[in-house]
Amino acid sequence: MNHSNTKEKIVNAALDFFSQHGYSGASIRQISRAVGIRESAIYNHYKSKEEIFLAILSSFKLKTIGKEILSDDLLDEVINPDKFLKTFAKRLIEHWNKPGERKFIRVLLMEQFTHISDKELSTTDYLSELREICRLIFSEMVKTKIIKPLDPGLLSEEFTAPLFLIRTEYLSSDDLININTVYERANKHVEFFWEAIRIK
Amino acid sequence: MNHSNTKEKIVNAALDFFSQHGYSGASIRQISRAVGIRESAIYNHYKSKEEIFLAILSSFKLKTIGKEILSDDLLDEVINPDKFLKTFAKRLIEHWNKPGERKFIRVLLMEQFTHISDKELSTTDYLSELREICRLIFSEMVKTKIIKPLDPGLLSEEFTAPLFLIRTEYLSSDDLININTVYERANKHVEFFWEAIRIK
DNA sequence: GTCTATAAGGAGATAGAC
DNA sequence: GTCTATCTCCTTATAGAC
Repeated sequence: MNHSNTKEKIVNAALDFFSQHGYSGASIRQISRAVGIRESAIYNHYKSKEEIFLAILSSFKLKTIGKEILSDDLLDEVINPDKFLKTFAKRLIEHWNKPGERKFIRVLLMEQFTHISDKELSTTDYLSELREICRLIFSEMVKTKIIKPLDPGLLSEEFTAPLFLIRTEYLSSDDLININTVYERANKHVEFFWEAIRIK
Repeated sequence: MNHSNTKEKIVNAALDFFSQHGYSGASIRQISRAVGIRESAIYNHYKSKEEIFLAILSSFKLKTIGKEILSDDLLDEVINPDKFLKTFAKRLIEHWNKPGERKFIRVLLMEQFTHISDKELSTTDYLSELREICRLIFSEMVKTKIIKPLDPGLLSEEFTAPLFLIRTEYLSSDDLININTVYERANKHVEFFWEAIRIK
């Protein structure tokens, strides 16, 4: 039995290096050094560099954004869409700002074109669950006539797209000062968006 | 005198490989093979791999998007904002869809976090000129009271952000079939946006 | 499960002939 | 301006001792 969890340390270190230098820019050497073992010891846990990458991918695929940011108390507030959307956007930014998520988005943006082991790694996939949730929410809002009768799919795009661009744009700098700028821009977007869809 | 333009061939091939495999995933070996010369011959034109990368960067930095998509006849149509915005968005998508531009955006997304030679390579920089142009346009529209009195900076963000996300999302597949989807999504966005800012 | 040792090849880059 | 030959270092990965 191993209680030091080397396997977990490896994927953590790998995510660090992949997100900083890209998949091919990161080496087993660096990763093993960060973990505190020799290169060869890595292969006791993963049979190749590619397998480490795939392990990271599947660990993030298991995470579901819905349960994380859509609590029951928030859903109760759909009748108050203005406040609801602001809170929803805030939680989304918070979610995307978690260190692991930041690193993963960086890897996603970097490796979406490189086809490592023919595995799909697309922004569309990454955003699909969020988009589906938003579609359902806006669909409900249209039904209850608290917003204009617009296509929920379009509304979902218009709501999420600027938020995602804001997030990715401030992803390069590691300083946490910028996070306030992110929240400000997100808030202004939600205000604009709400004015665009509300029934006056 | 060399009339076969090897230097140009090198940056072209390099852009191909960089955009497909990333900077560190592409090798001088591959590039030289694509050009049709030996590795060592590369160094007759560029003193390092990094220098090739910087040559690509500066060639794209010289390009100005304004002159390319903002013709005089289009500017005359600002009094007809609905049509103007649609044409503007269409030209923007066309511009971003040119093979060289597609490749460059891919490199931009891939290498924005890797700090090759400490050179800044950010989405913000890439979009800054476009955003400035949009700010001026919307500022003018607000002044002439054909749209609501909203912050031109915010309008610029709201107009361009979804367009850029649409573009980057369909950047992985090389098939030209998707370009119609891009145009459709862009058009729907412009319609939504126009309804949000027009004075009824 | 980690170590040392080592394989086998690819990387970027240089020297010098033509 | 391109070639062959070569250097040095780094890469992923394996074999086998402990």
